[in-house]
Amino acid sequence: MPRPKSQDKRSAIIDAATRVIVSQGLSAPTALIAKEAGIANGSLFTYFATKTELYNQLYLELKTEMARTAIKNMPADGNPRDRLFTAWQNWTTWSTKYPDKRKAMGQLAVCDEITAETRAAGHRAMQPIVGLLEEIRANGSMSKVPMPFVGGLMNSIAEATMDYMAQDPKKAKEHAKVGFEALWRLIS
Amino acid sequence: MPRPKSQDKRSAIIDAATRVIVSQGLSAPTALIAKEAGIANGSLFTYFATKTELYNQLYLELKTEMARTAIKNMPADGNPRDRLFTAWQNWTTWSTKYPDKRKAMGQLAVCDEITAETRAAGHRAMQPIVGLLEEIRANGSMSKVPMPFVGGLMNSIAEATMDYMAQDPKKAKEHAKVGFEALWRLIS
DNA sequence: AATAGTTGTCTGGCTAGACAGTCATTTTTG
DNA sequence: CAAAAATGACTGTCTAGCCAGACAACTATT
Repeated sequence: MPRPKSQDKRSAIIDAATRVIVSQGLSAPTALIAKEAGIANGSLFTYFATKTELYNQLYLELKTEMARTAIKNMPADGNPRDRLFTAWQNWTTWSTKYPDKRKAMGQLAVCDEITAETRAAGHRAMQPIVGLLEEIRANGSMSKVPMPFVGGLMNSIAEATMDYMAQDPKKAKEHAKVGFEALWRLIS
Repeated sequence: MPRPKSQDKRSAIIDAATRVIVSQGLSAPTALIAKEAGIANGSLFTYFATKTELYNQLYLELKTEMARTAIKNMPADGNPRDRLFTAWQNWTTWSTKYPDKRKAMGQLAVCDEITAETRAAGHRAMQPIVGLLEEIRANGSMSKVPMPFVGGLMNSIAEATMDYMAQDPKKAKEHAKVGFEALWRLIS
């Protein structure tokens, strides 16, 4: 048996890429990512065949982590508003706790190297939240509006809220609340 | 007297860049933009010193055109809701009429070559709409929320609405209405 | 326990291709 | 013909990905 491929190094590359993307943008050289990860530039390609694949996997990993965090510790019972609020808090808290991850994800989301499949998988990760949203929408003023549209609106409000939270971190919690009330007024 | 620098060619480059960015992304070679504009690649640099400068000017031009279009034919009188709705319609209609311009602008907005100055100028172009929004917000449930935050929310809702309109153009007008009602519920 | 064999990982110098911007020259215009 | 615009071949630079060799981990054989 050969030396096993180190899982640690994979994570190191993923983390390094996140940091480097934030500071240098998506056009950052792979050599820099490798250096930041503490490996030789050639080694990067034993973990990810191409730069594009690295970016796709990174995007999906970030999105999945975000979605998982959002629905963590969410009780199955309780009224929908409280449940959505819990998710909202988890979501926005994550974004202030890991601003780099959010920034990198934002860059990647826009980049055209991210395939449709990756995007679809990312969307799937968000499914639990969308399901919750659907439940709430059914009795509200948006009951007739197509679900993807409502989902897009929620996402965009979350995005705007997190942007503002990042800009004025001291009042982050307060801004999160405002964003949630705005969302609630929209869908209920 | 020398030959005057052709304004037509400048526009041709701007238009070409818009199209090329949409189809090839921001990393498209300048040579391709020049070819698409019907000029030699070297000539591009008599109009724009660098690629970055081209992108900055393009971004600002698009943003300004969008903002100008939004407030076109808007009567100074009339109730605020109607006035905002007019702007909203102008805005969203422009985005469906010139999808490429919107797409290119979206790419540029995220790109880190766009300077803070350019962004500030773009923001200034949106001032009339923000002013209208401020007036409305003052008597609504967001009267205590910082104006930049409210502005960001409006923008993000517009973005989500235009995205959905672009995806389902047949019902574009309907979707625009839904988006506006959502916005109105938010700020009033 | 020592050795050899096997297999896949890791390395970093290297290269082929791409691309922004230059510049000597040509063309256009007043 | 003067002065500026337009041209396109060219160049210096940068970088994704390659590859040949070094190395680590483990097994089989003695």
